[in-house]
Amino acid sequence: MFSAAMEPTNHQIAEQLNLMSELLEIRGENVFKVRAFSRAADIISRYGSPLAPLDEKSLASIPGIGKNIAGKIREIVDTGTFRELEEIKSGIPDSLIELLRLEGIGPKTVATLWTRLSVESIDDLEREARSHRIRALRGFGEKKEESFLKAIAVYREQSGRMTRLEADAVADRVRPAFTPGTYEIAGSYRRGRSTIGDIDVVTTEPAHVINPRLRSLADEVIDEGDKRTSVRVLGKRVDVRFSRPQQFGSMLLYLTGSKAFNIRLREIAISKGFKLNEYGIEDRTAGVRREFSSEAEIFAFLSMDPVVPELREDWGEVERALTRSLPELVRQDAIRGDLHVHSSWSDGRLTIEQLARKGEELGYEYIVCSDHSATLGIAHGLDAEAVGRQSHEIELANRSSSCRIIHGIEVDILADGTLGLPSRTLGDLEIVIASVHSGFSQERDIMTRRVLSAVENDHVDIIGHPTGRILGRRQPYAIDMDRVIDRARETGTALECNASPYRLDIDDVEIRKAVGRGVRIAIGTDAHDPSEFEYMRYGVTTCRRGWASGSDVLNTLGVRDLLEWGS
DNA sequence: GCCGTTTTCGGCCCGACTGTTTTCAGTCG
Repeated sequence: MFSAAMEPTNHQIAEQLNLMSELLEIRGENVFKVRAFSRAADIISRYGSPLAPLDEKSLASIPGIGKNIAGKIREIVDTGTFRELEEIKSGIPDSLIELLRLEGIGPKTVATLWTRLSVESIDDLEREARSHRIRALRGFGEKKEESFLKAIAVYREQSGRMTRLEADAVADRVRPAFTPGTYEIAGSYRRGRSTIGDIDVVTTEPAHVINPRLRSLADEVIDEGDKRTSVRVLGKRVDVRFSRPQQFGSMLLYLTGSKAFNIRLREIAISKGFKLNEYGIEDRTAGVRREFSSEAEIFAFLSMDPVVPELREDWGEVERALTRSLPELVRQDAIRGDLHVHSSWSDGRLTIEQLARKGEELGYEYIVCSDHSATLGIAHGLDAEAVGRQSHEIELANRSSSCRIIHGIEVDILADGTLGLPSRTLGDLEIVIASVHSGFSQERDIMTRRVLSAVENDHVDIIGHPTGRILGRRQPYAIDMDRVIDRARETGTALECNASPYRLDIDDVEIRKAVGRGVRIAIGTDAHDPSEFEYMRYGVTTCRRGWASGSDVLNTLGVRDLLEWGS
């Protein structure tokens, strides 16, 4: 939560509206009203600029937000909450919301359990299920009791969304069930999200072939059918949809999502007199169904440009596709170098010489060697004297390498906003990345000013992993990214998209905000080990999700232009 | 609650699977 004196972030506003949606759902309110709140929350959490300063009229002009919700947003900004939310909260225990997180339990079930058995929490539910008091309710039976207990166990064991690496591990476990070339992994995995909830697969092989294979390699079969089968692997859900080859495009489109994108596309279809589903497109009057073996045919049929999976979030891409004005996104093959790697001079594994070889192998024009500075006991950080010695070694390596090692540093932004190396030393370096590695719990305004002083430092070229998040382990620190972005534009400082799958920092939402305001993005793998250079693809995907074009991304510059930019 | 080149009222994406029912409600994606 936030103090009354401080303006709420879009994320905080969205959380309240989302809570409202869930409470209304438990109360059995009109599903469209429920959806309106949930949709508004979704839109707000991805909205490019802060809503807090906007008046009611401007808020209501945002698609998906009407007069009513606009008023509630103003209330949140002014008072920290809104009256209607407080009223409904006072009648429903907080702990009921958590019950909604259990697999197979939705608002109707929660309401029934609560009103009939006074179940208010997961612990209550477990007790009632174990003592077989649930099967006494109409519509509930033995199987439901078992599935509730199972859902509780899964919930307690699960640690939420997967990193890209964990998702790859789950995907690799199920791939052997499918014949190469006959399937595709869809869902948020295909859209390139920085974290993945579950794995979705579309296959053209029939269920009677695939189901036995899935059964043998899965840890658990959740449900099994001719059209869809769900299993659990490594504690994560894997959904498989079976499709005829001539309908593969429709099924892939449907299962890739996002949900919001699918809804938008189906609305477009309706407006043209069609019904769109995972089997094809039907003429609403004639009832004739057209089938599509590829997604491209569907987009063409709807008279829109094809939308790449990374953009499918209902974030304005549908309108742009209809007017054939989608942006040209940055591509992996336009990347000419890695802007953040570590060598054995600090905590990396490769020597300078080996970095150069690695860069040649990857076809890079350059690699920025950016070891840690020697502050705060970070493993083997470099002091001013070591930077000088490292410079000689880099010079030597560059004599015999087609990949130029650029002499950089990842210097600490200290708690007071000063940098971990003297100005003279930083002036000798070709590229300076400044990052926060300590004091994560500083108050928002202090942290923001701390990072701003690095942005304003003449020597600093790039702000490293700007929010400091570690996926699944550490929340982003409190920072006003809007102020950072605005100041970065004024000073020509780039923001990093740290491509490590444990970070992906900054993420799509901030990238779109930054490039929309003319701030360059620097993709760095932060590689400490030769295997980590391939993280570049995660960074490129994240930038594409943030609507970044080639010219928005520093890595597309040639070595000469990059050095000129950095000087 | 939101929205409107048919509409300011009456719509709101669409289908699969389970468990509990005897034809469907609830949940999920």
